[in-house]
Amino acid sequence: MTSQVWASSQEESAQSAAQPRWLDAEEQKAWRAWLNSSMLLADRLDRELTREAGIPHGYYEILVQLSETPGRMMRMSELADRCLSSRSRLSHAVSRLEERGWIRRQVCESDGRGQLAVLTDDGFEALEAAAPIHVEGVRTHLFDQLSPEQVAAMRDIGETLLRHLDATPAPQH
Amino acid sequence: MTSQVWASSQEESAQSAAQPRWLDAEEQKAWRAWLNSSMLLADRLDRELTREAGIPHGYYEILVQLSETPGRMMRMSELADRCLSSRSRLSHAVSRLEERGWIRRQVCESDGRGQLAVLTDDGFEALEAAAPIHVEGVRTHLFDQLSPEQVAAMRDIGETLLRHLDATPAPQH
DNA sequence: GCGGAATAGTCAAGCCCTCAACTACGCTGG
DNA sequence: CCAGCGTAGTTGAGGGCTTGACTATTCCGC
Repeated sequence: MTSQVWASSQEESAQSAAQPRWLDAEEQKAWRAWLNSSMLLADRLDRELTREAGIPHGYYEILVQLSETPGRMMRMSELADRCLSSRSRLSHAVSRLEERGWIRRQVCESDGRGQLAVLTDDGFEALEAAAPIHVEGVRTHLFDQLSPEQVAAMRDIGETLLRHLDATPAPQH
Repeated sequence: MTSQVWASSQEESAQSAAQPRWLDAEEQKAWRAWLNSSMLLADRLDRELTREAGIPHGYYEILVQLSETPGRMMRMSELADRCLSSRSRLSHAVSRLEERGWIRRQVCESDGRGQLAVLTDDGFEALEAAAPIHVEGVRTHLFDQLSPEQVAAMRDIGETLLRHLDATPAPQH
């Protein structure tokens, strides 16, 4: 509580760059609770999945998206969007999954620039093996901890934030 | 919605490894809204801070923790815990902040094994410059979007999850 | 149909993080 | 008082991610 940089002029309520709209103590607690819990939960789930199934959560996400698609294939760009991933990152990740034999690339017939990522049978089996581990983690660390009201609020908050973030242009990806 | 791996035996409610407790459609939506919103928000704040202040959010976190401490210094381990960071990661990060002249290391007198990370005046100035940018991002992308009730619920959910995660032993860090 | 702009995807360099040693110091029991 | 163990922190190797440049293809206007 000593020498906080925002302890200067707390009584302001001006706009943006002029006078920062500092967070009060309650807001800080809310923000930290949200940030820390989301970081720790994501980290925990990723570690458990990596340890017990040998699949990092990011890779798991890719497999899930492909498995839910007709033909179990998808354009690289769309896959990147759905996985909240940059194209470069997805390209690297798919290369590594290709080495594991879980995905193969296929040129897109309707667009010569495009590539399709296709989930292989081996990839589907790997996903089937990993899914119970992941879902158990989400149950244990999330749904088992929250009341139905909290779950509803969590969804509501998440969707509210997503609407804003989707509508606001990020510098780039 | 095609060929989902968890479409097999939905009617079970047995325990853990035996029969997975799959998520129903509502739970999936809640989970994805929470996961995606927290990932996107963290990413957005990190990018804005990096772009406009030249400080990644992880480094900012370190500076904040030190600035709030009497003497603006802290043991490496405690700093790592507060930043939700591994010791190795913090050690690397402090080395890089040392190169920027924002932190210096100092041996701990009461424990010859220990090191203190000390925030320099330059580091404090860098934090002062970055803080308004960060707080404006948190306002814009979080608090401006949510009602007071949503903020209260967010904090409640976050604290509930943190209690569980802190109480549950993670394999290791 | 042709030239320029936009789009799809990949690649390389550099940074950051993780994992697993490793050093150094402190603590405790015999 | 020292052997062994636990703790604090660092380091290096290896791999993932980001940025920005690059190639290939398609779209669009004239």
